[in-house]
Amino acid sequence: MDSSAPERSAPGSVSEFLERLDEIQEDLPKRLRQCAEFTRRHLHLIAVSTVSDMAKAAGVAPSVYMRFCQVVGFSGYSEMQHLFRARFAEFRPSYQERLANLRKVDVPGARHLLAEFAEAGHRSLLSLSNTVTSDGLERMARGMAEARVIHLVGLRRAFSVVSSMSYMLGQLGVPATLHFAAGMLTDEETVFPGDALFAVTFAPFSSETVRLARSTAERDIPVYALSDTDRCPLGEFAKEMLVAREDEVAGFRALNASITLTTTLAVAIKALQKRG
Amino acid sequence: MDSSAPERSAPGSVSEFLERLDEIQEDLPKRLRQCAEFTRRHLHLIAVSTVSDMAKAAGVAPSVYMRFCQVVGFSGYSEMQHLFRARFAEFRPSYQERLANLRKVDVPGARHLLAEFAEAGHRSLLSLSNTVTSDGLERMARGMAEARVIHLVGLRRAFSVVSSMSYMLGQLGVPATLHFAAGMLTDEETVFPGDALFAVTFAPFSSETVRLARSTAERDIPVYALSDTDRCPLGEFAKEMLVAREDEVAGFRALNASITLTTTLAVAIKALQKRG
DNA sequence: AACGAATTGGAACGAAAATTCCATTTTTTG
DNA sequence: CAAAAAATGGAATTTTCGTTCCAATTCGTT
Repeated sequence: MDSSAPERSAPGSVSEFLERLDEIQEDLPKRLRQCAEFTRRHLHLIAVSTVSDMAKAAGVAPSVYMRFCQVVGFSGYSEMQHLFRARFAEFRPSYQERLANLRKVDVPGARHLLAEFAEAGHRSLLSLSNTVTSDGLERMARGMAEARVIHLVGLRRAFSVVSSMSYMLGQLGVPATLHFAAGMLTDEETVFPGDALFAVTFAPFSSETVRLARSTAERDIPVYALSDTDRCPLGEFAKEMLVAREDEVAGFRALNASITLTTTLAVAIKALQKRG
Repeated sequence: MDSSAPERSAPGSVSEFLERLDEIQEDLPKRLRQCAEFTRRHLHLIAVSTVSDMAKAAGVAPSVYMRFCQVVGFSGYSEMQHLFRARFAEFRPSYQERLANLRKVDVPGARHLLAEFAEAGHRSLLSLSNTVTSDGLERMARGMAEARVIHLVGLRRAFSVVSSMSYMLGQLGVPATLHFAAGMLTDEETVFPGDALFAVTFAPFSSETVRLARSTAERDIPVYALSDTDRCPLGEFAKEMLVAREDEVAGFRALNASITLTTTLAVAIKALQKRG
């Protein structure tokens, strides 16, 4: 018999990890709960830190943090870290290939599919926290806060991103214009010096978005960009560019990282405007 | 004296790193250029990989990748990795600390805001997985898969949700129509028996969306709903309704749960159509 | 207050990773 | 075409990190 610990198996996903934390956090001794609380608030650090780093940051001894990993169900820190090191497929399969992948998933069942996308969402958020620099985001928010009017452009998959941002900025009372059909002559005519352009495009990049952004930058109006890779043409002339990578399921990507980032940006812009 | 290498100091930022890469990449021997090219395209991997990982992925021996780090100006891989890990060393204060520091300058900083929204995203996704029932999602996907045309409607905050779904369904080859200005007479005229309506509205509910959904349901055309609470008027007549609750930060909500759910739904619908 | 059990943190151990070294191969140059 | 220089990849070395162990401490109980 099993005298002390229930000894359950290791969490196999970020969701499971968080649930396990909920289960045990209550009846954990002081130091271990300290680990749990810190870890919960700094999930993204696990991937890029050593045990000693995490332990020091949480305010406990390395051996205690080690035990924390085991209490959660892992064999040790390494195993836990492995779960948080998301990898992102770099090649982009065509839609035909994606559909083929989809077929391979044997009777996925909608519930299973949802769990997959939720997990991908967790990983996207982790990656976002680890790639967006404090300065880059801050500078972008500051630059956009100074604009008289913020112009938003994004087509295809990026359209939902800018449209949600457009709604938020509107609610916050920040002057913003959503451009529906980038590439039309009328677009250029509405963007004036003193304004700023926020352009979003994901690979394969939308030529209309890039064209409008480029011509705007050439007129010395600041362009701020968001993409899913650093190899984005917008990077050539944008004043700042942020990258939000989305983890994928069978080749399909939800917009968790992008939406989270733009929501943050909108609130940050408003916060900056309020004080001056 | 320094016989061989020019020995410049190490890049202190990612931008400097990339500039240095531009400078030297041209006149680098084959294998080293291979490292440079791979690294440039996979910057995000550095923080979470070992030298051997990077070397293997780049197709060179570990010692070569090692030398690459030195050619760029670092003392070794560790120093280079440090640059890519050091950017998120900031820790957020816990709630206790935050309350204690409340009177001090309340400058959240964009990075903190992002961390808050990322955390809210994690919670939203967790709650989504826990509240959406397998059957509900499955029935909804099945019902919508049978429709000749799927009509999408959602205004304000819900618009980004349906617009992203519209794009995905389009890519998947599932006939769908996005209704931009719900409430107009023309909307009703385009929804026929055999079709289905997917309506999204969050509290406070958009009367236009509800009106179109109700009149559609009254014509015995199936209505599928998504909201952020079960007390949503759509629930009265929708054939199925899903609830995606979003965690908020200072009163603001990102759309993680909703977007994840609708992305799942779109893929599930396509998967069902393919086999039936 | 005293005992026992649980928890903690430091130090020791073992594993894995980073780094260097050197023999071999490739490229350049006279 | 040969010799020298440079580059490469595998093996050896060193350092760092993950993990375990155990003595000291704290906590709960009687």
